[in-house]
Amino acid sequence: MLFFAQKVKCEDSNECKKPKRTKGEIEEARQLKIKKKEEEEQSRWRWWEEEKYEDGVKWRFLEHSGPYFPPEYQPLPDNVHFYYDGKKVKLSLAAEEVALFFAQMLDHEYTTKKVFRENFFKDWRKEMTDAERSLIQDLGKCDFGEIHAMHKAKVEARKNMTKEEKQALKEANQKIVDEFGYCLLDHHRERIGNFKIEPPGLFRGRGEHPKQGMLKKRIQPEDIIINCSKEACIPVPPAGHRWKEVRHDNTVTWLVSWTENIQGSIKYIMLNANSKLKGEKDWEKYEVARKLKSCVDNIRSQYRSDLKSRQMSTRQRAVALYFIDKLALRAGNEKEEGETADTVGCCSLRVEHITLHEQMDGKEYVVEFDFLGKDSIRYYNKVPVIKKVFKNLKLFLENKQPGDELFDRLYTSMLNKHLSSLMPGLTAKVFRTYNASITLQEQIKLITISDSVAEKLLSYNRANRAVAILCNHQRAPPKTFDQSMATLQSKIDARKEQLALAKSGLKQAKKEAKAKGSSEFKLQTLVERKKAAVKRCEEQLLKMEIQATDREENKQIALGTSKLNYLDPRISVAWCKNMGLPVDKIYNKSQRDKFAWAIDMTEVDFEF
DNA sequence: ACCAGCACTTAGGAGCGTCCCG
DNA sequence: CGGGACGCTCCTAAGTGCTGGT
Repeated sequence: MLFFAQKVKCEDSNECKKPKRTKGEIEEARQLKIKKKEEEEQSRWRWWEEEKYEDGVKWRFLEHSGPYFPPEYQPLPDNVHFYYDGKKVKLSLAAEEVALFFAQMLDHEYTTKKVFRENFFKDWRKEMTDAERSLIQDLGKCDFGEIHAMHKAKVEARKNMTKEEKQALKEANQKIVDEFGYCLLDHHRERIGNFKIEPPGLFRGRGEHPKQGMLKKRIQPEDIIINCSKEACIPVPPAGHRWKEVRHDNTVTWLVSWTENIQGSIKYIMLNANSKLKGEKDWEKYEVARKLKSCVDNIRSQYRSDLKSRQMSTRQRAVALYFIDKLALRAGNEKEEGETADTVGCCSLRVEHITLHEQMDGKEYVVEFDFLGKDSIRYYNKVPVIKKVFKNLKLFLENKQPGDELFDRLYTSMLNKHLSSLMPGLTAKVFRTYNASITLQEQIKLITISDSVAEKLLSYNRANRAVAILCNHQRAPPKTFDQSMATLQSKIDARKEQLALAKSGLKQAKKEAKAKGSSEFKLQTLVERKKAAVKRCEEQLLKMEIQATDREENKQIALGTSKLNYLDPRISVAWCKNMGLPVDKIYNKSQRDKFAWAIDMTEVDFEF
């Protein structure tokens, strides 16, 4: 417990820096924060110490305030106009609202794309009156300039709000969170993840999405299904409205749902990641992955021998499993053509996505992958594979066109059915979790306890990064990346100069001390001071150099996704305990909340 | 036995608040 | 104390995988 008390102090550092406070006030504030922390700790639901519910039951009591709706559309002021073909046109309310959606996005690349413009224009015309529709026939003749300018001015004004205005806004938002942001679940107050209904707007798909630009309609209370206990107070719909349905289904975790008009899929309001419902599921996920650890050797030898099967579908399954295991590819469910961007996973790979090289870069049997995966993120990799896999791939490619399926006799459902027969609960995605977590554990085992804190954290981040690379978690390089790297480098250079200066100063002082005899007290302390200065300088330089390395290596890699979804938090918590580091060196507040179960239960000797 | 529908996890980017430096 | 960099939260799209109805 002492271990965590330390951490409380660290978080208060900003309180301590405020200079004008008296010592007493600082102490008071500190105590208050510690007290708040303790209270939070006290009120935290330690669900992981409780017995689990019977299968399928997610809760026994559920009460909430329903969803929070976005504000109604505010018509344009009279001095802001829309022009068609150079002439002022006063639009109907519905058409005007949709025009504003487009005008707001004019600075975005989306609005230059053909598909986006066409989809938008088609849906916009549906919102127009007959008269508007017969007039407005060409998007190119539409002038949204004034509306766009108005929007930009609004954004600017929001930025320039006074402190008081910002404070008032913050308080108003807090009030909304207080009212709608929490629910009561089995006697415990739990935070809701997304309690706000998604506002209307233009659909922004990722990649080359065929539906980009379509109108995402405003959700009405009449579209909403409420889920809560029979005994609970049913949330009140906005005045003059009613819910589509109120149901009492305790086999699901959602509080509110509605059907979205772009894909026709269902959207949900669910609990926050720090809730029991989410936490328990997360814990379970890692337990399944740990179970895989104990039988992965058998499974591997099985799929290796399946590579020789007489059955084509078995051989395809074996190769797919080899990829999923070795490369942490996603399963790759079939997708409806024309409904989404053209992306693939393992089972849906096409001939055009791989190239075989008998020899490449001095290696034998290399498979070159190049395809768009989830979120249209490119997966590019050149991987040496075992001969049997290579020969099989060659066979699968025979007599096929680029657009044909590589694994034409394989579906994720078959694959998962097979996997679950090998181990209960085993599916394709478990391999990602397993390989991610085991990689982290192996890598951070190599970190030496005698390293400095900064070095330990760099090594930890590197291990995290290895996982992110495995899972292909990318990000767009920050817009200011090159510039901020240059700034950091010049700081490093400046520090180097300073260090050289400090060193020569120390030398000088030593010389003088020697000349005048070591008995001279003043000179001795001067030497000591200079020594300390050199040391401090060296430490700061090292820290900056580590930071530079870390940042450079992280340019296009996103660490958050693997940290949040793939790495068993108990591995990291145990490592922190071993290294004598507080967990908040690696987890921020919301991550600590999400992983509270792991932080609480993990012992030093935890093994994934 | 199949598959559409449903429930839930995983994902990157936008935007906002905070911190740090000059 | 103003401005830029950065980290965090919010947002919602895009996956996975199960199931229940036919």
